[in-house]
Amino acid sequence: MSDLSTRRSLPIALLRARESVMQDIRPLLNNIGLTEQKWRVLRSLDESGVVEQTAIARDACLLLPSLTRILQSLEDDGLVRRSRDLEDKRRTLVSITEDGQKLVHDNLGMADKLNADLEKKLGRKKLGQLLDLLEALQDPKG
Amino acid sequence: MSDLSTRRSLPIALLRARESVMQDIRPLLNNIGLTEQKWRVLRSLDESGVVEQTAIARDACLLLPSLTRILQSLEDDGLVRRSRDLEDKRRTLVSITEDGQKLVHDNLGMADKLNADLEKKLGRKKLGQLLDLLEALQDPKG
DNA sequence: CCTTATTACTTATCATGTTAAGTAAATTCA
DNA sequence: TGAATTTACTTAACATGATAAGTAATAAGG
Repeated sequence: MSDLSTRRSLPIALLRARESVMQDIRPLLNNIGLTEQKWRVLRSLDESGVVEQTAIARDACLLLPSLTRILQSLEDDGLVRRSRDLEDKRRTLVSITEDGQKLVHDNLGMADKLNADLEKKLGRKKLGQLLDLLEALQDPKG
Repeated sequence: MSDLSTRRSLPIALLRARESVMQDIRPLLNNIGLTEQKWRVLRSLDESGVVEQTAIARDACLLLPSLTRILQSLEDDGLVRRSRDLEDKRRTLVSITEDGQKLVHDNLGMADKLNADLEKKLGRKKLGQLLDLLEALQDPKG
């Protein structure tokens, strides 16, 4: 059980909650040679198509320096492709390769199952409430 | 606004929520020369007294390898003290120094204010709900 | 007792987080 | 139009996260 003093601190509560959820997920991802972050990037690309890095960073909740390294690694593994945007040469456009797509699609079922387990554990209603509250936390200004 | 596909994913929602909360806190801690993790360790020690490292890790939500490095650094800065437990020589007992206590106490007000701001922003009731749901997530078994 | 776990760390290695600084391209504006 | 900003990254440096392996000390079993 957690110490009383930290149990009601939101930053730590969020950390513990995330830690608890990720404990089940990480080993599964490691089995397919991906980190949690790489998986988020690939899923985002699989859904978004061709996008610039800033958009990926926002979507996958990563800082740009981390994303730079991750994309280099994914590119080395042949899972993503990068090219300069000709309309705006500051931008790099990124897309997922067929290998990347296959990797994502082969494992989406696992992700769905984990989500279903979660819903079963906490209850559909509570899970929805939780997601709503988490979203409310991020609303601009407070 | 976040991509629709990731908005309802709990792991990412937790990440975003935490990110949003920490954005206000990190710069303040950096001003007093502490990382978020070091602050958690010092607060824990300030409240717990003399404790072994495993207990600190649990309380501050850190892995032992990280804690090892952090305590070395805090010890170098004279903020904590370590000694071998004579009853069980595997254990290291850690306590906060007077300098460490002063640093914590001088900044507890800041922490309280941030918490009050949060309560004001989200509402006391919703904040309580959120903390309850986060705790429920970690309950053993699901 | 003595061997075999188990516990409480530490060390090592690699990936990511975080901040700051750097770079090139586009935009703003006097 | 040309200097000053801003944007979209990249690089660097250091701290932490995560997994695996190593070490010393205690506990368990036979």
